[in-house]
Amino acid sequence: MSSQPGPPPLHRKLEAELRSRISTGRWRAGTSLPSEAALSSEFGVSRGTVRQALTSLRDEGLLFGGRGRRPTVRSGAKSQPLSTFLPFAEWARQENLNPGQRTLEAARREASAEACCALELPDGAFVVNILRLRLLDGEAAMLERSSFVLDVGRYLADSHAGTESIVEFLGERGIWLESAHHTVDAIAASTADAQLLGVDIGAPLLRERRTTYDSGGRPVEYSDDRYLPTLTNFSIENRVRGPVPLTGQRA
Amino acid sequence: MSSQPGPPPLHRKLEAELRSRISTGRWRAGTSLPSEAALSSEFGVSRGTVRQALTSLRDEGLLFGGRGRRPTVRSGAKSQPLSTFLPFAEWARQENLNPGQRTLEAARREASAEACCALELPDGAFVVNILRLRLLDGEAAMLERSSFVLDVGRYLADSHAGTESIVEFLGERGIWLESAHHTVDAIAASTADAQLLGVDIGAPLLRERRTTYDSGGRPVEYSDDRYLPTLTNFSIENRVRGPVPLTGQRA
DNA sequence: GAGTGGTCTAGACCACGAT
DNA sequence: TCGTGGTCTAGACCACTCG
Repeated sequence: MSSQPGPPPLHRKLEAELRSRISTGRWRAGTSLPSEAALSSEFGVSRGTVRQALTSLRDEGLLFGGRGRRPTVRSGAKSQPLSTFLPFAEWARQENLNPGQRTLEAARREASAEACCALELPDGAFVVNILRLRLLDGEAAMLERSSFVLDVGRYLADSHAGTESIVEFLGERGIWLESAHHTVDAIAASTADAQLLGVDIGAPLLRERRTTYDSGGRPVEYSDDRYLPTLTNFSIENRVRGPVPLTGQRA
Repeated sequence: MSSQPGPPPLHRKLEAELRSRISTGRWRAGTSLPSEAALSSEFGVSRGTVRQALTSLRDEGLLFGGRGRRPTVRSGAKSQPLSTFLPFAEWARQENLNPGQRTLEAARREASAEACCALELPDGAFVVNILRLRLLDGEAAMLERSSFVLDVGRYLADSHAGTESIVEFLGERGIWLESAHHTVDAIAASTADAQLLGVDIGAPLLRERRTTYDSGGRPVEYSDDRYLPTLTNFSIENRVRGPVPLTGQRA
């Protein structure tokens, strides 16, 4: 049986503390942070731990600066973490919007070809399909078509109705979702999409197709989510990395 | 004057070696890698260095597995890196497509309100606007509307015409682009979009708005890129991280 | 219980930016 | 020249998985 994840490690708590100093405005945009050595001694942790925390903040785009330069708060940094690809309800709350939902369908069905492929199931295997309309401040914002493998879906087929966060709901039952792969594109609203989201047929929708994996690396959910692009978008950071030639590696 | 980035560090070369063992099929999907300790001794580096390399591969979704489990090659792992948000031409080549382009306009203009905001310029400031149609195997695939701050744009206003990679072109002139922030949504094709991309007005397009920063953290480019969603999409990995309560941090 | 990865420490050297 | 962050090492302890 899986157990609860333990208490947050040191570097995660430090990360949270630093993040809050930025979001509360104690460290404003353009401010240089104390050096890594100074943070080490202030918090009584090693420099390695400080660097783990700073790396996360850099990945989120809150900080920039490199060798020889102190880490600096990016101007235009979001005061809310707004980290990429949070679950819908969490994301909504961080944006100060009120998440809501209506479950339109929850049933055991034959998996679609796409779902079979993503979930590594044989053709014609059964899954639990859940169709949910997600709301922001009471307005339709996203249509979520999820397929769960049976041994996970069986928890959802009935009693999930009122549940806001499926991730938490499953966590309480010993299933820990760990990672996800997302593919993002745009698609014209189908007849059904249009009716449920309240837009014209053919209107542009932002589509996210997602495969979620449990802690054992097994795919457990495949989902096709269609967002109204006027209400929602995705935010991503990256850093440019030069290519590494594969020259005579390993003698 | 900025100098060239030095030779790749050890952990990057190790990362490249491991990646190639996966992409060449030497380590197939489902295979468990040697333990971190074994990799340490095989390559004669410390465990910390091995972990730096493995972290990158995990972030790309090539590996999974955690405490107590050996790192394992994800099934369905792309043999090509297909890392998120590469420059267009590099991305195309990794997909075995032939990138092309036509520069439709390059001129010094007053910046749009959006560009001013992203580039942190005063209202009415001037920028160099470049409009490029990007092709895949000769077919229109993306429309790129970039605005560069003047001291970068001046390199581009004339002689860039044949340049495939603006990043490399600027690097040769001492300007190193370091990081970028992306916002992704969907939008209906405007009249101009439709004509240039060869689709109907109102057709759904995948839009990426990008702000690119140089190594000093200064925004140097703002771009609005519109992709044909049939030819292109974005691929993103993430890992679920529990929230960290901010309880009495720091005495 | 043995093996493994996650975390954390302490220290070192170097490349780079600022002065 | 000096301070800084990037890299790398060596070693330790613990939580977790697996047989």
